[in-house]
Amino acid sequence: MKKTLTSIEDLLAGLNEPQKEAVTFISGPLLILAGAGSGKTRVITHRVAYLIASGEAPEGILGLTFTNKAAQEMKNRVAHLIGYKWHNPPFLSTFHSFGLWVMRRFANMLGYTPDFSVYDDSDQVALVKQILKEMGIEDRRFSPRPILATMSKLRMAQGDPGELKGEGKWMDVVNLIYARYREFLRQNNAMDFDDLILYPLRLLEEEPVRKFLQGRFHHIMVDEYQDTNPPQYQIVSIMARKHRNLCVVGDDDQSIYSWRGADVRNVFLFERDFPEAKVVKLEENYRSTQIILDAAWHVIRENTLRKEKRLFTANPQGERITLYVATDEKNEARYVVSKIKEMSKVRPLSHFAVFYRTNAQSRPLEEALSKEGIPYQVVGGLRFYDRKEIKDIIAYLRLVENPNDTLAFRRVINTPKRGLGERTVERVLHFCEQEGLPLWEGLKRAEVPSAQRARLLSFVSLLEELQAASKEMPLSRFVDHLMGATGYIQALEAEGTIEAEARMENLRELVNVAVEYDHVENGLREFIDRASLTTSQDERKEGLRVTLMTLHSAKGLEFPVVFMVGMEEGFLPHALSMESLASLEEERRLCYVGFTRAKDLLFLTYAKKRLYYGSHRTFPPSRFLRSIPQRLVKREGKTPDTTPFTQEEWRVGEPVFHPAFGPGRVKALEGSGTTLKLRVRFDRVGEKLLLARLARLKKG
DNA sequence: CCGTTGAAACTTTTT
DNA sequence: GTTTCAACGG
Repeated sequence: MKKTLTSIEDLLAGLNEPQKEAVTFISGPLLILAGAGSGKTRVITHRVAYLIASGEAPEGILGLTFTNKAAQEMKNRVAHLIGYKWHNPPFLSTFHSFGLWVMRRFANMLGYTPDFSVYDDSDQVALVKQILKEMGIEDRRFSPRPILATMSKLRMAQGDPGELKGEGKWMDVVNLIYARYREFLRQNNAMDFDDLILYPLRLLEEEPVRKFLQGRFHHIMVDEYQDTNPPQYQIVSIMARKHRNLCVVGDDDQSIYSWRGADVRNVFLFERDFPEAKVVKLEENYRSTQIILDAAWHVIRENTLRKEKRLFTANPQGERITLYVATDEKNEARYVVSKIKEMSKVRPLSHFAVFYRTNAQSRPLEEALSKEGIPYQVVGGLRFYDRKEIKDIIAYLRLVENPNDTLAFRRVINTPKRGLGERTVERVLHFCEQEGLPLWEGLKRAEVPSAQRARLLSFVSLLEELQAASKEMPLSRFVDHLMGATGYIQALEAEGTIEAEARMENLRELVNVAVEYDHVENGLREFIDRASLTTSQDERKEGLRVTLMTLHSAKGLEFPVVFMVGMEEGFLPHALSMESLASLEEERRLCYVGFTRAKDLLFLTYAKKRLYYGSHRTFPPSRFLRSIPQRLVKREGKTPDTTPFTQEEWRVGEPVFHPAFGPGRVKALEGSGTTLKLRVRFDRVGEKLLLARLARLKKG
């Protein structure tokens, strides 16, 4: 094993000083404040490799990332660094996958069986809809998504109480739904995403589980720490209590998930719980040009709720940022596409990304791209596993695995059509409820008309046959068999439409994925779990195509050329985020995240009018544009544009403060083009000529 | 029980 | 402009 390891010197070569510090500080708590593009992933992967090279057992290392894809990439990079295939790899995953792993092992301690189902987002919506119907609530104010959002938020914030605390009639109803929701999950041996965080946390209070986890993981690392929520923090902090080797990496300027319960104050919690923690700041940016970094800084500096810091780079100044004012959303899309087309002569398509605030904004871009025949991928649209046909087959699999899953049962009982409608389903489930019987028995014994009874019985024998088959053949063959045995494929074939053809193609793809689990222990379960926990982020493919995605999805990525469209009030910042300072500042961070994804070129666009809810409406240019100094921007296009950029960010006579030179006053502005120099007279050291971007000056 | 039809609601961001 | 859902007739 030793000779295949990369030497420690090799691991540290090419890292700057703070990076080296972060990589080599492996004993004790560590907080890494990593600015955008400061080589964070590099530090994390090198740190894992360094730990292993220093003799730590790989399986004792836990790394928690934001997406499965990020985890996978880390695995690959670490393996590459170490140049060694281990059979006890480090545990690199998302919080939810980790929580699932814990729960599969200890489910029985909370009254679940290990074959429990995991309800993903669309399952949750379906369930709440069903509960609303059950309870006879028709009031439009009670729609599933806001209810789920409230339940999740309060539950996370209040430490998983039996009843949610909150004021008002709305909350009372939410609590009624909440009670039924939780009861339903239990009865169905199912957990939702929040359970995968909160249940492991609860189990960590139990001695055996805590001992097991603390004993297993000697080193814990958390990526994107600014986007973790309090229970997530609790989990890692309890696990790390024994060895105290907890390393968290984050950037408060990139915190964009507070609406999901993420709390930047976790940084303070960390400092409170681990007062001996070492703090390393990574402030050198290796990604972007100076101009992009300058613009980004001018946008983010206006936030009041942040720690002042400024990234620096040795990269070239680069091109100015391009602003294009479009007549409408179609014109905007055409502009973006024409630019991509032009630049694609000298760059591969994989260099281009287009960011927007809301998913709905992708449409005009998609249309323009297809019109020009440019390949693209939309990240964050409909997941593969959310397609109807895939969900149907997965529901069958889930029912085979967990016969108590009535949500899955409802989905498949009449797909394809078997003459078993709403009425019959209700009778069966009601019967089960009254007699306290498992679904299985209810199907056989419920009182229904004789025609339905025969159909129910044949459905039961179908399931029984499937259960037997699942144990006899490799997973991919079983999935294939299931699609035929249930009549699903035949029904699709009978349709004979192009759409049905596409669905069948997707199902073939599903079988291909199943092949990966053919010789895996508990392959069926792993396969189903993957369907629940895979996100559209994870489905990002490498290849020669343009990438389209929301700003949220863009976090953690980088592209040589970035377009940010829809730079309008109401979109960025979003209309629903303009109420409070806190949410407005989050929108600003979103803008900052977008800018700092760009390596070479950044294009900003907005439209004079935009199709919205079916009619054209006009929105003013985004206030964030105003924060960018004029000199960093180049305008393109014929449309008259009155975007009010900042003329100069520094005014003559303005008082400033420099960390080294102390207080002073701007005497003159010098420099030409995009380079701005400040002549400043300092009280203590006299006159200095400073590059504005490197001055690290504070106003006031 | 099933498919069609027309109106009404609908868009923030996602593990 | 698109998706969802209730109502109705076969």
